[in-house]
Amino acid sequence: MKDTDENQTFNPLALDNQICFALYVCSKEIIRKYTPLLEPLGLTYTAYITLLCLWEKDNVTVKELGERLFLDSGTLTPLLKKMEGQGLLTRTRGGKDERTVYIKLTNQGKAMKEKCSGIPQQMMCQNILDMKKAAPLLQTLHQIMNNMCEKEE
Amino acid sequence: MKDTDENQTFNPLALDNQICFALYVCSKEIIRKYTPLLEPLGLTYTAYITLLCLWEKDNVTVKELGERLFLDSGTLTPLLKKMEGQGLLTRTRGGKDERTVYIKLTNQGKAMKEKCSGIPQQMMCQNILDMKKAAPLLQTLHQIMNNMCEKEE
DNA sequence: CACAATTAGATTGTGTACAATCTAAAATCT
DNA sequence: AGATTTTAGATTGTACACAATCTAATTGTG
Repeated sequence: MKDTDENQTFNPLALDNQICFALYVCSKEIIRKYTPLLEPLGLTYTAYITLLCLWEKDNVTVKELGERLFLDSGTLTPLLKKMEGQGLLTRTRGGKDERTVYIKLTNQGKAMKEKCSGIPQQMMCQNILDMKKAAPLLQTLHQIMNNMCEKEE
Repeated sequence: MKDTDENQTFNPLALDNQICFALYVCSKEIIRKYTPLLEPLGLTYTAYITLLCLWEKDNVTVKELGERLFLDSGTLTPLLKKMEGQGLLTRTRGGKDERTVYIKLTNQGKAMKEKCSGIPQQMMCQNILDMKKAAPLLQTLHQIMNNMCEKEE
């Protein structure tokens, strides 16, 4: 008997077997679905997750924000400057340590929370994923995030 | 009895509950892990997935490539031009239809497959995800990709 | 056949991302 | 205290992504 069937096991270079590519596509495409919901509010996706972060904990340093959002100063600095210009937050050099910059939501930035409150619901309606799979997916992704941080340095 | 516990069910605006954010972070961070493996070969991650795609099916149009990679001409045109400059592929205007451009691997582009053959293995070694979860994750992500295409237009 | 609509790819403009580098301000060392 | 190292953000340069627009070719329609 030939082992043709057994040879056809798993091709590690097949596009359909690439977890990273699948993550990359899903991420991009879901962000694209957010865009029309965020645009009327003058927000980009990056600005949106920054606000999510600040609504949970305000008055944080750029460093803290970067750790939580997995973004570095090269991305955050221009973003935060733009959001400051939009009146969503303030950037102030810290008291004790003159190097740190504290990010604080303005009233307008806080008020944006109500304007965004419908967005998760609107995204759910798009039936991107059946609900049963959401929790295990989230759990697996958080596990990946944790595994990756540990070996960061 | 107060219902404080029950109120604390699910906050849809919590960063840790955002599937999209988790996908976005995992995607970015895993791509970052690919970078040091690809850089010695002169490849970026986008070039790498383009090659994965072409190794499976060569001599395709930019449109076909874009559909499979979920990328549009605005991203592909400069990428393919650069890869052409590297001698990995050729871009030729099609015979019947003068609008289409066919992408064909050069021998060097084909030979790159061997040089990349160790990459999946090297990525696995980083213990980004325990093996048991890989298959269900991939399956869920492909389901998301399918759900998204259906409603594309 | 002429004209409108569609299509493939290229171009332009905006917005990320991140590595690498820079600057100034701590923190650490001797 | 003075020198070295580290750290927080900012800056620079490169590489995506994608919406919107453009051009040229093809298709569809009357």
